[in-house]
Amino acid sequence: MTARAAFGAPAASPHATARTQARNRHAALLEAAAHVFRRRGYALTTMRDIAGATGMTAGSIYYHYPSKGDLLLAVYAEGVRRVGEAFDAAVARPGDAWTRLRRGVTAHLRMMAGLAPGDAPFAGVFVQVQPHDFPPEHHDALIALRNGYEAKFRALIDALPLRRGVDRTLLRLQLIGALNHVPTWYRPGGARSLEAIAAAMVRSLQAGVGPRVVPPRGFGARRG
Amino acid sequence: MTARAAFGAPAASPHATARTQARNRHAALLEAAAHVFRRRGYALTTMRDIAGATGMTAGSIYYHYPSKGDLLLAVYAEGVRRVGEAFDAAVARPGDAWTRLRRGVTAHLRMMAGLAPGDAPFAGVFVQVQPHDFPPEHHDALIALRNGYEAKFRALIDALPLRRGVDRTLLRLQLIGALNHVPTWYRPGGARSLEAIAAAMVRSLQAGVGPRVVPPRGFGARRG
Amino acid sequence: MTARAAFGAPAASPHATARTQARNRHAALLEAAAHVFRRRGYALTTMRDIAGATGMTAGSIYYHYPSKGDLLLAVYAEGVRRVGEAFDAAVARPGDAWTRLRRGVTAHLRMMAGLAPGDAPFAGVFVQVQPHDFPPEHHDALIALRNGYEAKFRALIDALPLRRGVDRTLLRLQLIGALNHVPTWYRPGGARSLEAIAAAMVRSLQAGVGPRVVPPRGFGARRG
Amino acid sequence: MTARAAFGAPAASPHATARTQARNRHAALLEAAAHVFRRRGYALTTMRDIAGATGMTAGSIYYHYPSKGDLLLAVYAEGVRRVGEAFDAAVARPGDAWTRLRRGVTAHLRMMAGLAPGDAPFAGVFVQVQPHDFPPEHHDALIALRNGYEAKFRALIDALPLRRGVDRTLLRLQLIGALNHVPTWYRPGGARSLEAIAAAMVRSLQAGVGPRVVPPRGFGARRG
DNA sequence: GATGAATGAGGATTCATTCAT
DNA sequence: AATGAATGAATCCTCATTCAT
Repeated sequence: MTARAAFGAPAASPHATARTQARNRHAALLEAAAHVFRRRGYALTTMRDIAGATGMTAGSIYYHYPSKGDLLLAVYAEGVRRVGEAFDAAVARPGDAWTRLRRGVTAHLRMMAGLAPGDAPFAGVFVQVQPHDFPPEHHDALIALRNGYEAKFRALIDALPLRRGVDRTLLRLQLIGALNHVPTWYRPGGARSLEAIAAAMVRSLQAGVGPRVVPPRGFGARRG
Repeated sequence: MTARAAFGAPAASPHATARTQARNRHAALLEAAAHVFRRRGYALTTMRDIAGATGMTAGSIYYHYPSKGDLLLAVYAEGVRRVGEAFDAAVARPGDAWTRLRRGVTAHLRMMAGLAPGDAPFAGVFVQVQPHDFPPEHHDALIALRNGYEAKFRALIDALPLRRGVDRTLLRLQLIGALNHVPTWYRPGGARSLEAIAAAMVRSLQAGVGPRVVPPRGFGARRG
Repeated sequence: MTARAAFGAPAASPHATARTQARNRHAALLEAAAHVFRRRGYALTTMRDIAGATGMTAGSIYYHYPSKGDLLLAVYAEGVRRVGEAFDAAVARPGDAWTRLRRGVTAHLRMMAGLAPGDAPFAGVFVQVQPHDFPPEHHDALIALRNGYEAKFRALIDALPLRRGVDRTLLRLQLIGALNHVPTWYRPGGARSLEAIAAAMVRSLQAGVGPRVVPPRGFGARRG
Repeated sequence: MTARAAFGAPAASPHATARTQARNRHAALLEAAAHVFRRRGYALTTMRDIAGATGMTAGSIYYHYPSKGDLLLAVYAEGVRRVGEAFDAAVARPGDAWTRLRRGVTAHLRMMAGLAPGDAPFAGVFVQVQPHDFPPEHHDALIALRNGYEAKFRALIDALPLRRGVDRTLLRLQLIGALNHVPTWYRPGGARSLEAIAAAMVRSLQAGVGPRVVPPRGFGARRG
């Protein structure tokens, strides 16, 4: 009746036919918002920017979302949902833990870069927008969403066979940091493909990049 | 009409007697700005916030800096200068390349966290503020500063003995991403010290965290 | 295109079968509007508030009334109609003029307070909403309605036996002012009933509240 | 430094001379606000209206008052202060209680009407603006101010010699209601002067307007 | 009769910035 | 060097109103 749920999918529409157009409007709004937020960040994006990108007027957005913050939250949530889905799909196929991690990281990076076909840069927003650009009343929601996604990484990392004494939490944070940084410097069509980046990063964590340590002759494992 | 010191050193003060005090005022302003930008980011910080933190009026800031963007730029530059200095000092002492990298990373993290004694969080700003929160006319200056600092990392990483075929640029970006992420989750007094974090991160890159590879039985060389 | 009943009775419904229901809808809308206007005043009431209170959508109201101003006008008119009716009934029974005034005032106050059984606070709106909260194009209509009601007071007051030289118009305005103020401070269930208030007010006008003047024995009139 | 106290007089100015102009600006703003609020009421008055009436821009008002509500509150408070002062002065001169009441009422009405020489209609606002037109967060402040003023009436009415059993509170409310209504119908230059209105109202309360009561026993009837 | 969606004209408010003193 | 006052453009948001369905 008034504004829509700020979160997740729009309310189910009574008449599927008459609604297609309406639903598209809503989807179009969300996509436009994703694009603009992704490019300009939260603070520098105005409601008119978004409205203009949708072919709406600024006031109309408020029919769908009660505030700019809620709109970003919806975009963010959609981003989380989509990356999560892509991540799950990538990881689902059988394989050893390191392989699955590499696949997950690849999927993650592709979503960040908006390379999935027909995809608006929802995931990009999810990575680009830092909580502290943000209206405080949404902080918790944001962090909850982010944590929900990061839990997928945790699960994967927990499954990794690791050397004794390795701090898995730190490993996760280190990996996520490196991944979040990628959109900063990655240029599509550049020297490295996302697959290559993913593979190299995972490999470097798995086996290191230092010169192969020659086991000092003899036998038996030793720890680093 | 008014002195403009958009960058780097403050303008020379007209009267020699007042110079010391002036410089102090100026320094106080810069520090206050660092604190506020660090906490709230660029967009959410108002000139009045900064002025209030210095005991000045918003209008007064404009005697020292021609705009908000220039003020942040000065803070950022000061951040870069200080981290750079700390980094250089840490790296200067003799040691093998991996050790020096670990020391550099440690110094970097300590500056980020504002742990250097008596330090305003200049370095924190340098990491917290993303270029795209920022007025476009300063983008290049910002990026130049950042690149200047990152060159120190490059130098160190170029000195690293690495396995054949490792992409040093990617390695650097991976490391910097991981480091920039630390302020997001690091809590002073928590389980991990910054030194431990630095050591673990560098070690993981050097030797990996995967289980020790069993040399394939037999002897002799193995592939890169 | 749409039926317009700006004033007074609702538009005749097209289909006879639906008429009853239509009239109910319409009445419900008017009552809801009365409630909301009464509580929040004209300016602070939104069409959505009213719609929400009826279970309608804001847009739907426009089928019944062409504008917010017209809706209030209808509520106001209904208020006038109802108070007028109650007033007339109260005053119709035989009695001397002061008694009839007291009855009229009592009826007026009960309507204001919405104490008539099953009554929406139409009359409350009539007193609460001041013309100058109001779109200018309705001013005259509003004032005409108000004057129509106040004429009933005038008639009653004209019938009052009064001391020579008393300004009847001023008396009426004084009484109406006092009455309009009652909703401001009256609390149902408080120390004074509306009947008591009415009686006390009328009595104070009739005989004054000053100490009884003892006519100084002897002869000759004297003034209060 | 930021915005002024929302209430009462502006902060004392350090330099009396340099400030005269500034103080005048502030006073001019307050007066302009009084005029506009008085004419249009709270809701229909825009900040631009007020700014325009002062020769300021809308934004500038916020240097002096943090919000529209606070501005009205200041006007209201000034109104209360001024009426209170005038009332006190009128009542201070010696005289019997009814005489003093009449003088107080006269003063009150003159302030309402803005007849005091050189006076902006602060008092008019105080009477015209009803609490429920108003942002809820200021309700209590408003009511406290109003009560503060009404206490002066209470004191005067408590001093009145009254017939046994008269409800003094009700009497006060009745009188205040009648007085508040005056600005609604009073036209300067009309048939009744404010003094005459005041005198008639007080006299009617003191001695009533009904025909002189015939003292039961004894003789010597007198006319109605 | 009713609704969902959209509009667009404002409205209050914020804030970097200017400038006379 | 600093400040108080003011500016004005821009921003988020509100809300009466419209209209196709």
